[in-house]
Amino acid sequence: MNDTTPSASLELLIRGTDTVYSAEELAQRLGKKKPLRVKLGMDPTAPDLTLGHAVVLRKLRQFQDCGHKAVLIIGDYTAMIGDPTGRTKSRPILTEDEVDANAKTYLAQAGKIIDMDDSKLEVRRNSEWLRPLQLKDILALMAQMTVARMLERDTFAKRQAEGKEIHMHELLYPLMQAYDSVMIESDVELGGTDQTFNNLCGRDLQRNAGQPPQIVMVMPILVGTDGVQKMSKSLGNYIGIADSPTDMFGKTMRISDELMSNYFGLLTDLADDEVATLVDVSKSNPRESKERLAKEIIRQYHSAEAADKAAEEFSRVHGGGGQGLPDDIEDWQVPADLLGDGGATPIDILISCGFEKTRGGARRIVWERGIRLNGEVIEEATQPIAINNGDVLQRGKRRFIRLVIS
RNA sequence: GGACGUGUGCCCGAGUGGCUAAAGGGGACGGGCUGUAAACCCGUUGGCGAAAGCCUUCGCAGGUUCGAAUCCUGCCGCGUCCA
Repeated sequence: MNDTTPSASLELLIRGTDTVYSAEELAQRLGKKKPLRVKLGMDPTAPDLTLGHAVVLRKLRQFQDCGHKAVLIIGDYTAMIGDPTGRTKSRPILTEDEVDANAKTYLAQAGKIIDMDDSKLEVRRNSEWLRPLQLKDILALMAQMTVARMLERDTFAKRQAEGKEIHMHELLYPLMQAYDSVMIESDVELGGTDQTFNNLCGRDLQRNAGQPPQIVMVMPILVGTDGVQKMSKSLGNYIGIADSPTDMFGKTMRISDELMSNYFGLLTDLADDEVATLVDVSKSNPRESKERLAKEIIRQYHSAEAADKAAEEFSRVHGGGGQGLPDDIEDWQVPADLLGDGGATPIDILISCGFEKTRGGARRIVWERGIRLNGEVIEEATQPIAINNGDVLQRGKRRFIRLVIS
């Protein structure tokens, strides 16, 4: 355990948060010099974590570094309901197998950020206590909340206003999550701002259960690479914690300039004044700042070397007109029966290698001059072309594949 | 349970009998410009086909009609109000 004073850690721990309910309570509880139990719940609804999750996980790590205990809740049971937060439709219900598989990769990926040592981390699955609940237990839970309070929640209110459906089981979600807090006796719960309501429910249930209510700390939501919506895998606007350095670099370079300070602040340890300089156009070159950002991110999930390498590769492939090739190009074994006397038609090749799903799409992309073979634009979709072992096929600006003929 | 609405392509949304593979917008994809940013410009965006053209699509199933996303019947989903 670090010997940081409570007030020093208070300042550190509050930094970057959106809101703390409440900072006074946090200060008070830190003052007891007893390691706090810091809860973070994650629903294993998709197999990969994104930098959006990283924002909260980084905060959790800070708590660990200050000597507190992280309690990671794998919401394997709640995932079967699906958090209605931010959803305009109900989520599909996941099977237990899917949840299990996702939980596994989640944990592995979270390990890149948080300290996985047993003394610093407790991992629990909420099926442990949610599964055995009887109807009478559930009713007792429900009795602690009113319909009005539940419906005033932004996501439900919004759906109501839009005439979208709300299923009854979704109303139970906040209660289940709150019940987790009771069961693990959390001192602090972390989450994104969109989890505020859910997390605050935990305080109510804990109070009713005679426990001191947890302090709720919510982090800002990380905007996705599209610059509009919350970063999420399902929206496709994400940078994954498990992404390769190349992907991380490319995706980071593609975010808009406006997003930079947000990303710097939530995803890196750079000091505020340094960030201020980096995002100030009069003091820094935006492209270079973004490169810095990309490197800082990659350094955390891979290594400094990988970050440098990715930067070098990026400028080689995309800089100055974009002539170079990426370091790692996936091999594609050309099926023998694809090759006729004069080679194969671009359409067949594009379908076979997976660049296009339909023949019409393949025809189209060639017409749009989006396909190159060894850097040369392919003009005709239906004329067979000669291909050789080692040729590089390119779709658009960033999809490459190496043809292997054996 | 009843009344009234509503269901269109990835999303939103026009469209009330032929000129509709279906306006428009968004998104996505490709190209141009650039810093793989933003903004902007051009193109593409159901399937098969070299093309002509053919096939499939407007909740589902039937029906009317030379012809239906558009009319009729039944069913299903959703919503609002009533109970």
